[in-house]
Formats: sequence, C-alpha cells, structure tokens
Amino acid sequence: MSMPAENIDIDTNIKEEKKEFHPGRPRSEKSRKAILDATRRLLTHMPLSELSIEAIAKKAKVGKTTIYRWWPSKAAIAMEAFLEQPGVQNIIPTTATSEEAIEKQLESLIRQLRGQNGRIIAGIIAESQGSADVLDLLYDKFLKDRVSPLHDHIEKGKADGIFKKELNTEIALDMLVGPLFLRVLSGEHGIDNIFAESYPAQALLALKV
Amino acid sequence: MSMPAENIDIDTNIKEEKKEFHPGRPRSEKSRKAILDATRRLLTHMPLSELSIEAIAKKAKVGKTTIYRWWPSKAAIAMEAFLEQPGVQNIIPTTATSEEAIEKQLESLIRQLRGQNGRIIAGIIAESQGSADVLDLLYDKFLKDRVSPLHDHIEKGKADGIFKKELNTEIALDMLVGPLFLRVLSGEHGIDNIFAESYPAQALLALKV
Amino acid sequence: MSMPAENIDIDTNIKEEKKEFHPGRPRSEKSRKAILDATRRLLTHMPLSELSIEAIAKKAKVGKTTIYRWWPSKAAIAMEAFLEQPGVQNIIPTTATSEEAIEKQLESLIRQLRGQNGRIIAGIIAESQGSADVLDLLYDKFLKDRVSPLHDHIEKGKADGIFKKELNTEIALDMLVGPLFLRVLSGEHGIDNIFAESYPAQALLALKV
Amino acid sequence: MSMPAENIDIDTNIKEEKKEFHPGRPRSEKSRKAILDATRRLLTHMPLSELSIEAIAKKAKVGKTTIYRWWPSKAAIAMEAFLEQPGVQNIIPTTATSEEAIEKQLESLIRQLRGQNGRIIAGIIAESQGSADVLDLLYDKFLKDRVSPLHDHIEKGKADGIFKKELNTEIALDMLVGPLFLRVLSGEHGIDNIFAESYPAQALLALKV
DNA sequence: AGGTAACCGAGACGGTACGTCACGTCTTTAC
DNA sequence: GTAAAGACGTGACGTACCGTCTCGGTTACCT
Repeated sequence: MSMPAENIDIDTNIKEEKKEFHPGRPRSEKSRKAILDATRRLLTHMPLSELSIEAIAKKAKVGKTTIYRWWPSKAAIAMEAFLEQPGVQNIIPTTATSEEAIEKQLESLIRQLRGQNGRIIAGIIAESQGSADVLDLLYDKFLKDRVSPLHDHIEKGKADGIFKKELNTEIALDMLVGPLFLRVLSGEHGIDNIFAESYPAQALLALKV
Repeated sequence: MSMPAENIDIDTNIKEEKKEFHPGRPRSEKSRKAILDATRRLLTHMPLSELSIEAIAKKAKVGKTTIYRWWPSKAAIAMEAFLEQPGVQNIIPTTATSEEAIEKQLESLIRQLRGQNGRIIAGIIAESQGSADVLDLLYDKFLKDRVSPLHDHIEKGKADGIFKKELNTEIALDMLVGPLFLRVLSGEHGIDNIFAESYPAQALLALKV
Repeated sequence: MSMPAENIDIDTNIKEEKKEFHPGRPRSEKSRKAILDATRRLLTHMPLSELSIEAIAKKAKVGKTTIYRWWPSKAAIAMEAFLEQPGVQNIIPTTATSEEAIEKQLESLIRQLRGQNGRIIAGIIAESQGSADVLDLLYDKFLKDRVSPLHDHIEKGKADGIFKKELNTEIALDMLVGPLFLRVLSGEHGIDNIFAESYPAQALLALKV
Repeated sequence: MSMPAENIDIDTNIKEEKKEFHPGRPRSEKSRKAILDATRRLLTHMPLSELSIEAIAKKAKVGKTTIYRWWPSKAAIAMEAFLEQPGVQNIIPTTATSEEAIEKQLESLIRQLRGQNGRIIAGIIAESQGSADVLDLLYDKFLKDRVSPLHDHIEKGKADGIFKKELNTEIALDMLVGPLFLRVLSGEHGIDNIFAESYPAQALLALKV
C-alpha cells in the first residue's frame, strides 16, 4: 500500500479536557444525524457517484450550507456515515500469533466490506481518483487502522520463519488486501460467500513457506 | 476476478468477407482520430472525472452529436484512446512454462499500467462504480484479454506441481492482479520502480510450493 | 394592406411554350407529393412552429436534401401544401355589384380560413415575423389574389355612392380583412359559426353610407 | 376579439398589506433589470424568433436558471420588457363621449405599437401561434386593458344612436383593432405616418350612422 | 448503346440552443 | 454563530434540428 503519510489529529485528545469557548449557536447534533442518516438511506438506492449534496439536504431537511460547513465533499459524508454504523468499527485483537492475527483481520475486513458497505467504500475509492483529498481521507479514516497493523504481523511472521523471507513486506501487504478491494470494485458479485469463507486461509497459504 | 462471462462476437470473422452496405455518408475517420487525440491530450492535464464531453468536442473541433453517436460514455472514449496507443496492445507469448508465461504477462501489464496510462485505467475503474456498462466495457476491452490467460497458466502450474495445489485458482488470479490495480488506484506513487521490477517474481513466489 | 410590391413571375407564360432542356434525372413527382402529404398530416397534430423538416423527411421517406432542393423554408412547404388542397383555390366572381363581389370574396376567404386551414395560415404569418422571405411568400401566393381584388370594388363602391367617400381605400381594405386575420390568430375559437355567418354583411355595413 | 375570459387577481390589493414571509435569499432586482434590459437591447437587433434565452443570459451576465426560474418563455420576458418601458402604460381617459374615448384609445394604441415596440408585439403574436400560454399572456397582460374598454364605448355609442345599431359589438371591436394588428404584422412599413394620423377618425367613420 | 448530369435515399457532419441538474456561494430571517 | 431556505452565476449534461456534405444508386435525354 503506497498511501500518504500519517496525519495525526493532535486535537483529538485535547478536546475532552479543554472546554473551548464557542460563541454563538452550537452545532446541531440533530442536523448532523439527519444528514448522515439521509446519506445512508440514499446510498441504498444509488451509487455514491449519483448521490448529490442537494438530495441529501432535501432528504435531511437541512440547508446545503450546513453540509458544506462541516464536510468537504460527499465522499467525506459517506465515509462518516459508513464508519458510524455498527459493525464497521475496527477491533484490533490483542494477543495472537501472526498467522491468527492476519486471519482475524482479514475476516474482519471482509465483514466490513460485504454488501452495501462495500459499495460505499467502492464509491469512495472511485471519488478518490479525482481528488487527492478524498484519497487522504480514505487512508486516514479507513485504511490506516485496518491495513497497517498487518504490516507488523507480516514482518513478525517472516522473522519467525513462518512466512517466506524473500517476500517484500510492502508487496505482501498488497497481496493480502489487493484481492479484497478488487472484488469490492467488481460490482454485484464482488465478495461472494465462497470468497468470504476461503479467502483468509488462502491468503495466508500464499505467504507461508 | 468475478467478471461477466465471455461474450464471443461471432460476426468478427464474417466482417472481413461480407462488405456490408451502409447507406448515407460514411463515418469520418478524421473526426474519430481528432476525438481520441483530444481525449488523450486532455487526460494528461486532468483526471477522467474532470474531463467533459464538451471539452473534447471543443478541442477536437467536432460536434457533440458526433461523439454521442459513436461512444456511450466518456469512459468508452477513454478506453478506446487508451487502447489505440502504441505499447498497450496485449501480446500473448507463444511457448513458455507456466511460470515464465505468468511472469511475462505481469511484466506486460505493469508496462501498460505505469504512469499516464495507469491513471486512465484508474479513471475508468472509478467511472465503472456508477455504471454497469462501463464495468462490462472494462472487462471486455481490457481485462478479458490480459487477465484471463493467467487463469490457465495457474491451473497448469498447479497440475505440474510447481504451484500450491490447495490454492483456489480464482483467488490466486485475484492475488496476481489485485496488487497491481491497488497500486494503480493509489495515486501518484502508484507503480514505482521498485514495485515494477520486483513484483512479477514476488507474485510467483507466493504461488510456488 | 401595406404589402410588398408585386413580383411578377415573368417565366410563368414562357414555361408552357418553351420546353427547356433539363439534362439529368427529372424531379420526382412522387417525392413532391409525399412531402406535401406528410406536411399536411403532421400539421393536423402540431402547429407549424413545432413542425421540423426532419420530421417531414422521415414521414415522407425522403432525403432532407430533396426538401431543401425545392423549398426554401418550412413555411413555403406549408404554403404549397395548403394551396394544393381542394377548396382553397380562389375563384374571382365574374359579374356582380361591388357590394356582392365583396360579400362573396369575404365568404370565400372565411371558408378558406376556417378550422385546420386557418391554423396553417396563422403559422405562416407567425413564421413571417422572423423572415422577410416568408412575408413575401405570404403576399405573393395567398394575399395578392384574395385581398387585392377587394381594393377595386371598394373604389367602385365609393364612386357609385354606396360606400362612404371619406374612407381611405387602403384603410377600408384593412378594415375588411383585419378582423378576419385577427380571429385566425386568436386560437381555437378563432372563426366561429356566428362570426362566419354574420361577418360579410357586418363588414359591408361598416363601409356603407 | 375572441379572447379568454377575465381572470381577476383577487390578491392584488391584499399584497400591499400582508407582507408574506419568504424564507431564503430574496429575488435579485439587479438581475431582473439586467435581463429585461438585455432583452430590450437584443430585440433592437433581431426579431423575437431569433432571440435565444442563452443570448439574454450571456448579455445580462446572468445564469440561465435565473431566467427560467422567473419566466416561462422568451415571449414572457419580451412582454415584461415591453410593458416596463415608458410610454406603453395604458391610461384610461376618465370622462369623454364614446366617440372621443374610442378615438383617444386608438391613438394611444397606435402610439404603443409603432416602430420597435410594434415589432415586439408582432413577435409575441407569432410565438403565441405555437403556445396557448403565450396567447393567454398576450391577452392578460396587453389586450385586456387596452382592447376591452372599447367594448363598452361601442355599446354606449350604439345606445346613444351615434353608431349603427345593427353592428354586432364583438365584430365592431374586431374592426377597430384588426387593422392595427394587421399593420403591425405587415413588416417594416407597418404603421406609417399616414395610417397613424388618419386611422382613428377613419375607424370611427365606419361605426357611425 | 453509352455518356452525361441532375436527381434520389440515407445518414453523418459541425453547429446552436434547448431546458435541466448540481455545483458551491451568497443573502435573508430566525433561533 | 449556526440554522433553514432558497436565489445566485456557472458549466455540463444529453437531445433535437439546423442546413450542408458525401456516399451509392437511379433515371432521363443526347449523342
């Protein structure tokens, strides 16, 4: 994965402690939820490319300005709507062998990318081809947490003599996740049952000596 | 690769013999070339998503109708402009071992997908997320010829005992080409020199026992 | 009526005697009829403004070039289609008093301008507002024969002491035909039964001492 | 005149008192004026039939949407541009004999329909032949106020014994205004000086006993 | 009989304008 | 200061016709 460098959000922790003074009317949580909800609903009927900010605003009964104030693009809204769903949070398994860790992570990814969810991510990948910002967003909000951990496990597996030492780790990483995204981008029959069940084991098989 | 089934054009051979009569003014080869050329030029300055049919028409000094008469979408124009370039024709190596054949084919694919060309294909993949027609186009005009041949070589390699027998051929196919497209979609630093040189060998390494 | 000056077609008489040599294939009478017929049919469904040359060509199974070769505008086609119909030929009554002649002529005009036919003439008048050629056509092919004869009868009526001497003949002429065209241009309820029956007498009433 | 029945706008008076709340950005008076002004300027160079909404938008430096938001057709824009000019407002003379009132009204109409203004109205009449909406517009915004008042004066004149009792009032009305519109539609030499000066008296002459 | 030339149908061509859609911004009142 | 509403200028969409052109093929008269 040749993705952009990390972009640590330094404010994240501070926010909790320092109650900054914000004059004026505070952001409406109701609107935020209405926007993300409308987006999710609309994306069940149409691909991200056909989704328009105006349609979201209308469905959420919200001014367009409110959307533009808080999100830079429809891909960003879709990303947030996607991540807020139950079942897409990424849980990093604490203790396990490299092999088990990779298998679990691939299973988790497959779970997150099947069906409707996969189509959202596919849409965001599509949008990213015309905008570096969306590409960064995709990496920061989705890939970083889900793909990077695999890197260390591959290295460890190689050190432990389980995986082929000659494999370039970066390329091995691509071989683990490449097929996944290829399927996600391949339309309706993307990640089918057979693939979902057999892929993690098959991927490991390729790495093993 | 879960792509649509082959769609053999039974007329292809007949076309050469049977000179069909087409009443009316014949299609202008000059315009066809001007359109593809303008498309190629414009795509060096902008991604496919920003390319407009109107801009092509203007640059090619051609009516918009002429474009719509012959191509169903800007992705189709881009595909044809891409394929017409020297160096993207797919040559299937005649005699070779499975291993060599796969290596050669991967090298060829990498050559075809580096730099500007890769960005065109990435754009077409992006467009395909909103239109099944474009997805079919991508398969019929590009993937079918370049990816399918690998399938047989994987099977042969497995039968010869060179590749791991436990590998599902379909999935192995995805593992060969998935990383390639992942890089192509990853932006500027997509297929770099290191990847280009080491990938074919690395991919084979994963398949081998 | 302030219409353009006469435009005598000097060839008209000559044509009959002098059989000019026309090399090449002669004009197709079949096509001519098909075009006028298609035009008439289409004009029952749509106003002249919505009629397109392409629609005529398609309906008449004729090349567009054939139409453009023989007619300068769709108004000209409509005019010819209109005039070719039975019942619109103008017959000048031979002997009569001024009063009778005017009455007959107005009755004839009303007959020619009622219903569907009126809508065609209304369309041609509309087209004439953007093109002097169509205005000339309207005068030469339609108005000249039907309206000018009234001029002399008005003068004669004034001389005979039947009509008001103070009336300007030109203006009186406009007063005779103005209301007719006003109705024709007034849409669906243009020339209704009441108007059709009472107008000639009413118009004469206005002129009489 | 067989025009649609009156369509009294009952809200007119209320509008002044009741300040209706209109959420959102208010209509731009600047754009409205720019559009009407551009239309007026363009119509001095070309007939209404050649005027395009796009040309207006370009000249007025305004989006096409802004035009379509407020006007249903180019005829409607032309009508508004026409009516907003000084000198085309219709002033109904308060006290006068039927004869004087008709004469004044005809003089006023002639003033409003001479030259450039007449060509605009002619264009609108032309457009109305393809669209009932434009025909209604022509009646509601122009004819109703200017032609209908004549109706009552004709009746009164007949009752007073000044005008011929046998005249059908509707037809008499057409005889008063028919010649006017006939001239307006007759092109460049439409309403000339001779007509303008003599017509009102001539028209009355036709009605009088 | 063959040559010549204008005709014919079909339909592609470069254009212009259509009316619609969505963009991202701006301008209003209300909270 | 944020929010809903919706008008604004912009630009691209895909379509309909315009009037012209370019084909192969037809139909007459004149050598």
